[in-house]
Amino acid sequence: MTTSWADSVANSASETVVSDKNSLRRPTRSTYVPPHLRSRPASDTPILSGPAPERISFNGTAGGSWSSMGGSGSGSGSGGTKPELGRHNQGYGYAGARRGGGAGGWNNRSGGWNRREREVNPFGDNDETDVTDQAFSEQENSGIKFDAYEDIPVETSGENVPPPVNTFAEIDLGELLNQNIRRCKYVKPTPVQRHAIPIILGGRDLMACAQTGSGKTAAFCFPIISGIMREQYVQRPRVARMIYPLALILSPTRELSCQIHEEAKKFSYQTGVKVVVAYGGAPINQQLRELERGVDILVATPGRLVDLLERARVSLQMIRYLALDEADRMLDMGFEPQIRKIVEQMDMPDHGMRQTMLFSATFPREIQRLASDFLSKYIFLAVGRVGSSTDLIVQRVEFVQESDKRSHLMDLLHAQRENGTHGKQTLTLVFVETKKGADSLEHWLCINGFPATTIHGDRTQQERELALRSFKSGKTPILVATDVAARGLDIPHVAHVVNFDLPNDIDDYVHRIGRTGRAGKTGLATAFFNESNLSLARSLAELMQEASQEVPVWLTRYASRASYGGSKNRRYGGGRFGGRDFRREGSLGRNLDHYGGGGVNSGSVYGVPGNYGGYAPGVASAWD
DNA sequence: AAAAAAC
Repeated sequence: MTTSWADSVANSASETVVSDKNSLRRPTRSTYVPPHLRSRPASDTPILSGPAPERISFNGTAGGSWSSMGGSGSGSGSGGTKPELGRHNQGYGYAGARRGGGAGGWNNRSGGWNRREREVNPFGDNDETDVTDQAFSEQENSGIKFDAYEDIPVETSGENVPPPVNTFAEIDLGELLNQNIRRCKYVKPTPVQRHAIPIILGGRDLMACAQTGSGKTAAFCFPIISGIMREQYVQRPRVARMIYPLALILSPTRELSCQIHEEAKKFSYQTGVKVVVAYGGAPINQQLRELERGVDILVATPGRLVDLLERARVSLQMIRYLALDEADRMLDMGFEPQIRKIVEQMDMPDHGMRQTMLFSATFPREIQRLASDFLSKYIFLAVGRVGSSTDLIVQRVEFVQESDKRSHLMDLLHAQRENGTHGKQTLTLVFVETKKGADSLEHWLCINGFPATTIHGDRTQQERELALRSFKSGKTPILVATDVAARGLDIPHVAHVVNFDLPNDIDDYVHRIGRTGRAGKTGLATAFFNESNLSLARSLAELMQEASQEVPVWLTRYASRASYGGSKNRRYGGGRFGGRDFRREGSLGRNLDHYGGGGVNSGSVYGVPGNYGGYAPGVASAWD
């Protein structure tokens, strides 16, 4: 089947009806005009000020394809009738010109760019020929078979889940976005994209469990960008020096926010949708200037956003889309208050009136429960890994006493240096527990002839970014990191992840080793285990077993003995998925308020009864 | 106990 743009409009329209009831109850929010109200007289919607003929013109083409809209010109002549619109037409410059100036109504968002500003080409090419429609459809057609994806386990739950799509063409995100997808060399959607994009385009809230590197960022960016392009005549309030983004993407680290921003800029290139990033450790005035030039999608870390909100420079009143990346981290004890403040205590529209999307590779049940506060009739989606990235990562655990760790690491690095024949640097990412430990290990490596750098929260932002660049470039092929680098960061060519100090939480381990084995490449993950990691023994052994890794006998023994953290950390008892919907565990009717229930995935297979006390019998017996 | 996130 195909999902046309018209279909998705129909879908989202039926959703909007619901949220619109709310908006009528809340006149303060009338500044946003839902699509089906846009042709009504301006008196109903005082702040709406777009010229009516253009709205009619848009409605007239609503059933058509994006490309026909862009190409037809349709004589809507959006310039001129209103000074505001004229200014923006000018502001969009090249983008507007490329659309033949005919895309009436595409370019009148008040978040437009300043005059004369030219969008930097994030692809670093000016060659338009390699993104022809023909090349795209050839790729699409030749890629119809997705056998490689057939085996990937997918679980969805919730009401009326929109069916997945197989191609980007089917999704029909719009020609401008399609061009960028081609420029990114994406041939076909990844599994999380196949499922998540129709769900988000259908206007639904989403909790998605998918490995980083599986295309999560695009999965939420595409529909957000597409949705904003589709939102005609969103007239934002005019309050002096107040900034009104339409979408908010939050992430737990500055570097991750930067990375999302970079990606989102590619996806939105020449669409007229403006993406801006705001994070701490960098001059706020510069970020404010950038914001003042107009923003549709704001990517931010929580602290800096709270700052901007408290200064009353940013308002969340117009937020239509809220995405939390690494959502389980965003809702853990350290972040939850800030997130609640942003989402519940400022001026953001309630859930149900905005669309909320939560993404993470891991989703502990207790976090799912917290997260459900932010969601409305959401769909839960769990997607296995692309090419099962655990297959691409060889995991090793070695028993290393604290005092031997350095020399053991040295041995590994020496061996690696000798084996690493290719001119290409093999990058090694070493995780430690503390910032102090990171500094001291880096220093020790350097004086022992291994060029290393470090990234952690005690370093200045400048130092952090320099360290990351230096590592990526191979100048310092060893990066010693705290958990700041554990999540989301896409660093190509990391061949080896060393857990010099193991984390206490198995989820953190999963995120850390996920820094290697990316983009179809193989990777190695080595962990140094000793008596201080006993609480991780069971979950680690299970995870490795699950990933068909060789589990050392001594670890198996520790695992079977360990009563430590036997429930909290135990969630990989044979589950094929990255997670499962906690709502479906309600029938177990027990322990919902405690860790004692066995963790998110301990149920592993639907319908397995007797999942209590953290010991899924079928699996635990293997260790007993 | 540590890490991250604002000035």
